[in-house]
Amino acid sequence: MTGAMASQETTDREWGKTRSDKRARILDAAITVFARSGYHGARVSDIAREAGIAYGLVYHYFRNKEEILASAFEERWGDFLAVVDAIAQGGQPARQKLVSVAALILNADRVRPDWVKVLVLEIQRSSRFAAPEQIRAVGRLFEQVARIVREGQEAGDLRPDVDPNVACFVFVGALDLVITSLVLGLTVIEGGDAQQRAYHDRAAAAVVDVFLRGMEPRA
Amino acid sequence: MTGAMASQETTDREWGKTRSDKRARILDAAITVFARSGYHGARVSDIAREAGIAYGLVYHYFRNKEEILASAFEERWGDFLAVVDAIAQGGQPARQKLVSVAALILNADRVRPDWVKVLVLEIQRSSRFAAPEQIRAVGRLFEQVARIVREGQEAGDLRPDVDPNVACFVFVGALDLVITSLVLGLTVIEGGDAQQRAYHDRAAAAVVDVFLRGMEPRA
Amino acid sequence: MTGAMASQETTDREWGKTRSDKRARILDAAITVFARSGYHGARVSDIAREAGIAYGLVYHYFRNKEEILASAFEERWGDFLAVVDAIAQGGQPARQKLVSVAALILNADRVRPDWVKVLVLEIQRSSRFAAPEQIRAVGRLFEQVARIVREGQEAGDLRPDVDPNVACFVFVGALDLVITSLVLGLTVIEGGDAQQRAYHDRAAAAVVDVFLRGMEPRA
Amino acid sequence: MTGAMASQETTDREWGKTRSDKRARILDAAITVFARSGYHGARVSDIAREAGIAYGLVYHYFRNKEEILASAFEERWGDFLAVVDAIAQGGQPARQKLVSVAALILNADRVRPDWVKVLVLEIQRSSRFAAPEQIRAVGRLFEQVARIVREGQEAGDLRPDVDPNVACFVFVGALDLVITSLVLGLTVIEGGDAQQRAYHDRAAAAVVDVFLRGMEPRA
DNA sequence: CATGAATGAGAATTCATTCAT
DNA sequence: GATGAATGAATTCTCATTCAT
Repeated sequence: MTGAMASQETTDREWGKTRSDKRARILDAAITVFARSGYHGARVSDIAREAGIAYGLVYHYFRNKEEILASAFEERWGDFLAVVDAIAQGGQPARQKLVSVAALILNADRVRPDWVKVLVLEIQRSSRFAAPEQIRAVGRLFEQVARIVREGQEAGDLRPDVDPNVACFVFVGALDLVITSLVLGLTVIEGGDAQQRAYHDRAAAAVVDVFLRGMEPRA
Repeated sequence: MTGAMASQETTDREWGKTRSDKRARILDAAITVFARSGYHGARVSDIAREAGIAYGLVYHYFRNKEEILASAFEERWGDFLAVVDAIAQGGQPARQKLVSVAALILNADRVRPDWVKVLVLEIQRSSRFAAPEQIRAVGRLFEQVARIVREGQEAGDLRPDVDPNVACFVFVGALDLVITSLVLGLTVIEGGDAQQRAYHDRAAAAVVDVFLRGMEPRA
Repeated sequence: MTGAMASQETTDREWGKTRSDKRARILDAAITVFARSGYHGARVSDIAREAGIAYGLVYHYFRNKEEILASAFEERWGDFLAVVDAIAQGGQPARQKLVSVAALILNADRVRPDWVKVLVLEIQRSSRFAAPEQIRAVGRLFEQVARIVREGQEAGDLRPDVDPNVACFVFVGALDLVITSLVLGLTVIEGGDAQQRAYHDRAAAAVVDVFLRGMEPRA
Repeated sequence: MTGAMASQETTDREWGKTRSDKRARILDAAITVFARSGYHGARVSDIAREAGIAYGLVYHYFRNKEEILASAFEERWGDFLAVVDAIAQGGQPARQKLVSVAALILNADRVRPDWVKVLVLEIQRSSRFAAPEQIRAVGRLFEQVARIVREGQEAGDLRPDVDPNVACFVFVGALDLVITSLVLGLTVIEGGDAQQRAYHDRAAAAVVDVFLRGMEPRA
């Protein structure tokens, strides 16, 4: 989600637009349009217009509409996963890692709501027909979180009697639904960016807190 | 999800098909087809063929394709919500209510995976364009769960320092992702029905347990 | 080319248009348009307009454009072959059979130039990509003519020292080129229908004559 | 078909590719691709790739796709016609000339099946829309053959009572169909090059023989 | 000359919805 | 109620041709 978006074959001449530049513009435009209209509601012509390029050029860079979504997913999700990987491999205690992941996910929604919308809502749609790679890519997120859990269990920071995968689903599912409720407008945050940030931070903290300490009062 | 499927105007004459019978067949067929191909991928003709009726007859019972999905959602989801309502209004302690809700959701997936698939995956899709009633309907589930949480807090069974809505998102989100991982095939359960039931029961128990007692080891 | 065009599933109700009626109209329109513009130059919308029906109805009866051509070929060519079969199986001497075949082919061009144009010019086009059935269908014409030759040889009416297949190619090829030269406008016949008919008859007679007696003067 | 391929403005500098060299490569590539995919099925990019040159360069040498076909036709057909001209103007008897023409045509198919395929099948296609020059060019072949016939008639070698044009159609049509049956795979010759050559030679001889002496047994 | 990115008109095909029987 | 033929707007994808570098 952060991280340099690796440009595939940029020659990076100083005078201007390169191959991958247009490609990236198409991808950005596509995410915007997908987020606005949904995958099936998005017309290729919309994407072209949003990108400010000619219609047919889209097909110069992508075989078809499906490949646009797949590429967008692959690259953005790749960036996102890289950050999760970095967090998972860090030396911090499990609790801190989980806070970081939660903050990453929830903040991503604040900074790039389009991307999150598409990653969260649109991918499932196509993935059931198409690429199992995409499903596997989603699976990689779970693996990283499950790994954080497992290492936390081994370090004695987390209960060892819960399947790491189930724990992972609880954690990610909780975050996912918090986001979805925001995306779908079930939760409405009034106020400006500051208020939104505050809500996200509080939500992240609360999710981690419930996940770690549970809802039952401690003696 | 359980409960009688409310037939609107069944006359139940002994000699054969009645209005609501055909209507129900269309709805069942639609869910099957939506689950198989997704809402946009499903053709009205597919639904008609699956229901074993003539093409145009669908339009006697439903104004359009969207209404088919809406009706399927409304009726099936209504059945489901009725059960959740009953659980929420019962006199049991919060923990027991949550176990019941978790078991209800996870078992629904085992008994009627098609329905769950559609409810979980397809509704989000169309809901952003179409009926806000559907969103509100989903919201009613959250309300019930939040109510269970709130009453648990008032009864001293649950920590009072967590927003019931956030707690609700954590709980439902966790269940949702467990289901989704099953639906998407991220989690594969080998063995027969008994094994599946066992997995679901364990998962339900684990989700509730993590939700209530947290992942941090207690002293 | 003559003969009743077998209507596939006509129910023949007295009040009007039946399924196969529309189908036949599309086929007729297609042949007209193909003859005018060529297969690739013909738009499906042209065919629909020529047939006086809605655009999409074409796709009710035919899977795609290619299938229209294939069907047109199959049915018209089938009619044509039936007549050739009848000639070949008749009890006349080979010479008479060949005159009949030549007259059939050349007259077909006079009566239904569109059909001949399409059969002669357009089929080769697609046949190289698509249906080997079409190639085999053309082959059946050759088989019938070769059979006439073979039986003529066995009856002592024709020289036995020439491969019947080669003889068949000479005969059909000769007729084909006469037609093609008419279709392409290399040969222009002035005057009305009577003149055209006269030319065709003379050409048919001449082709058979050359085929049978050769160009070398007889002692 | 044999003969030097007339290069328009060859400079033949020793250091490498010249204008006409690239041009010729495009033409060769085009024929290969036309033969493989048909005129309409051939993309300009296919031709460029086959020729091993850049996409847009094709448009330096040819105004458009049609002109590529026209040029290929013109130049290759021109070479072919030159040979036919030479044969027609020779001092041999008609029979010998016809044998030469038949051998020329059939052997061309053996040596350069691509060229023949395109000349035979593709030209008709475009000729009805495009250049009447091409039709006239095809007409020139007929003229030469008709001339051979006419001079044979005048010399007393051939029957005078047959229209030279009809005789010409019989002869060329026969050859054309022998070729077409080879091109379409209706006639399959097993064995290697030697067998093919033998078949062609026999076929050429047989066609001429039938054309000259007819199929009826002589007393 | 050479390159290949950019353009956009054009065509096939799909499919929800209507309607005559 | 039941049927499925008929409609046509909407959209994706193709590909010849142009043009900036």
